[in-house]
Amino acid sequence: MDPSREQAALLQRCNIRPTYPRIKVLAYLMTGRAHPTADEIYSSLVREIPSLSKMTVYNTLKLLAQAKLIRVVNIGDKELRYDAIMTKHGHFKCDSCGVICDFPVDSDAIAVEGLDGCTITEKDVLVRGLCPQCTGKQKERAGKN
Amino acid sequence: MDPSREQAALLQRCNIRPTYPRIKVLAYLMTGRAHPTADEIYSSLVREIPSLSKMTVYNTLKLLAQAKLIRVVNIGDKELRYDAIMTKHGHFKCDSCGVICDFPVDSDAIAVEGLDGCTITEKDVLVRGLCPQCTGKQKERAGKN
DNA sequence: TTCTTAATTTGTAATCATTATAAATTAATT
DNA sequence: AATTAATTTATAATGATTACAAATTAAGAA
Repeated sequence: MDPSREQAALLQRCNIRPTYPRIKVLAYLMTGRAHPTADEIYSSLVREIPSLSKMTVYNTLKLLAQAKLIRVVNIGDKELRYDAIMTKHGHFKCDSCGVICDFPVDSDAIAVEGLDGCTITEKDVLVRGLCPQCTGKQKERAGKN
Repeated sequence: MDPSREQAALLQRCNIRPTYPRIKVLAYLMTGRAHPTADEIYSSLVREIPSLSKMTVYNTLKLLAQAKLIRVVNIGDKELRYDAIMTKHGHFKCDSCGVICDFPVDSDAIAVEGLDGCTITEKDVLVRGLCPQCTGKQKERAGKN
């Protein structure tokens, strides 16, 4: 069959029954796709699984996030994005072209004085600005003025 | 009159015509209110300004944010929050009671290797977990089991 | 002041990601 | 095969935000 055994095993290990849609959603996220929205995941997978419902995608994403197999990325747009890369990293979003990219961040090194007594379960770093290409275009335009 | 002159002057300086609703929205945010939603701002101000429309609140918040008089805070909930404290700080949200608090963060000190060539306009640090009180309650409960 | 024009505010309707709900389907167990 | 529980599906509801156009207000000129 196809090599989704890895995903099935991961789900098993988290006590999530490895159904076909769940395996496919997890596999989709683990194979190079960076930060898709629920809708993008649905649209891609429905070609392969015509009966797929968007609710299943949402349910699955919630399960996977609870099991910490994936991460929910809130870039500040109205839709959430999902990410199977679980190593520590921050997210950069270009305000011009919309590209999102990861960058390494040692979140443990971020000092959070003033949160004494708090239990910290998650630390996110979000950066916005212009990607190198859009920065270049902007400079070009500025030069012409 | 009332001491909203400060807000009026701030708006003037940003080339935003200091209309009554705008002054009031800015004053609301600057007087101790931490991270209200657009709806909270509207609900409070409509008592004083019965003709106020929610659209005006949204429009004003957008203007103020563009002028960098306030900050848009996306804590990961579906509604946005707004903040007039413009010194560098991160946001902590308690996943149990929902309280949001600021903490100092030197965002310049956060290394963002891998973003060479990018123009960075904004850096946000978001922390989630349990506040001291909710941490206490959880420990108590764990002890009883 | 009065007229003219532009900016602002307002109310209503539309948008759209996500959630709620319950019926239909599938899988697991007896 | 029968029973039960879990999962998936379709449809409708929710709710923050935006779009839009009419109504109001303010600013500047005559």
